[in-house]
Amino acid sequence: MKQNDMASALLDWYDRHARTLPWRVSPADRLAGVRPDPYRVWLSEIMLQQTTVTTVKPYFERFLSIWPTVNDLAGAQDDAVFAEWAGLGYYARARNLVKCARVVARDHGGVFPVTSKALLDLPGIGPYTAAAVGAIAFDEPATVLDGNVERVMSRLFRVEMPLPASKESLRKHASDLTPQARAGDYAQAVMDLGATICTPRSPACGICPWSAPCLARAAGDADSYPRKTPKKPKPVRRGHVSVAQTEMGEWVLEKRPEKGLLGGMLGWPGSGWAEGEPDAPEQAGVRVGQVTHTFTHFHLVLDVHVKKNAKPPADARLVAKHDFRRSDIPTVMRKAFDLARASFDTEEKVQ
DNA sequence: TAAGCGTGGTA
DNA sequence: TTACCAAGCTT
Repeated sequence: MKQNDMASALLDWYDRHARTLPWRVSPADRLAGVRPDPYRVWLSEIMLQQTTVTTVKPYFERFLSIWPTVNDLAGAQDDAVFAEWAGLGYYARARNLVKCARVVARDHGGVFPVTSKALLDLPGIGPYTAAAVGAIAFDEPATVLDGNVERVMSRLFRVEMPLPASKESLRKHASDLTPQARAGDYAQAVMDLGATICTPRSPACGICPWSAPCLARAAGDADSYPRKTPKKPKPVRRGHVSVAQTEMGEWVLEKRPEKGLLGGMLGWPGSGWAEGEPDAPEQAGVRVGQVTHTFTHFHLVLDVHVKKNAKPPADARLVAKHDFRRSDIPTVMRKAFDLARASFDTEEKVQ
């Protein structure tokens, strides 16, 4: 099958099966020549990095309702953005999101650059996101290479070299297939194909528009691609946190350092989480149990302590009971809170 | 180049 | 229960 025919076959499939998504222009509007809003495309692509569509949807809707334009987001308070991002993970994305919005507002007059090359200079925008925004928002025939496309290409061409070493080879295959016309639709189509047909497990080769040219399909071993180099085992780390209230009933939180794990987010004070952390000191309060949480590169076992009438350190962030939202803190901190809250008089609803 | 960086869903 | 996986970027 010729490369052009493959692109056409995929676009035909996309025209029939494209999913409706909040950041996507409807098929009818697309036919009428409506272009997507670059701000929405960018915001969705940042949120979708290593994150599923289902998880992103409510966050995207909420961000858009609070900050409808890039200029609105540029004028937001950092902490407000972090609070809304809480639970979505990879918090460096939230820090770079605000940075990027401010660069666009200040240096580009509130208008996103229109080429993937220029987009690549913005904070938080790497090769994938630059290509995706360039293609989807501006119809630039840029090649998107995400996990989906890597999987599709590795199967189409039955690439034996394992990822990540094979990445540039996969990029070449993807680039050769990328058409000049309908670049935005094609980019979304090839990713949709990976997300819905050419899935990691049990791919639906029988209904795939690229079944005919696919070498792995012919060999019957599509599910064994892409080859991957084995991952290192995750170590177990331990630590403790202290969920404390002041005499006034305020929660004693702290703002974590900007860099590193959960950077910039609110959390409960406690130990570090390196190996060989010391036991919790007396002042941490009464131990009520432990929670577990798995990060990208380690498992965490966290002892949870509670303390009433605590005297907060000078750098604490005191949050009044009625101002505290459980949803404003990262998931591991929510777990600690859920365990600790039973020890407090929290009859009131806490979101 | 490799490590650091979250979370929720799935088999 | 454990391990893998998802529209990656930064240092």
